[in-house]
Amino acid sequence: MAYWLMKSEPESYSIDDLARQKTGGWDGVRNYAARNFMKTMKKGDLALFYHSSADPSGAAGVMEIVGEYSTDPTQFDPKNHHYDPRSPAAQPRWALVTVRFVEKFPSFVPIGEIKRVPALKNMALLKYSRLSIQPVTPQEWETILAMGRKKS
DNA sequence: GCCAACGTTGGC
DNA sequence: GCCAACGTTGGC
Repeated sequence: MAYWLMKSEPESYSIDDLARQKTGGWDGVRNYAARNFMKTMKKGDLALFYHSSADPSGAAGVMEIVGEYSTDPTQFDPKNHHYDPRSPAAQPRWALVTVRFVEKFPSFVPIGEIKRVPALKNMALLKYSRLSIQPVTPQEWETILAMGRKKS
């Protein structure tokens, strides 16, 4: 089983939105590196729900991959913000995975704290700040979960 | 709002 | 295939 970190701007889709919906398609990914990581995701993998461009940004909780790589319909919808007129219908460029809400951290883990922890200094989050979907090592996973679950 | 990092596009 | 110009992400 693998661990991931997936970013969303809470203004458009937050962990509370996912908590309400229970499951949702992680659509709108328009970056090849991020897409390729999604392609390798398996049912049962776990992911951190990361709030980006937020105040503050950080890890908000956990979700589970419950549906593997499939076509993202928003790429074909001209009214959608993520419409991609260059994506051929026969070979769609973009895909999504389906995620299920698992938990919202009692203690939100802001990026400022992540940066302060030596065990997390090699996180992809800090090295490749613009990558919206990225792998997380088991050690990093345990560390972040411990931070998120501690009572404030 | 600024700006660094970096992905994408398009001319050659 | 190179690379300059441009656009986007995302922290601050």
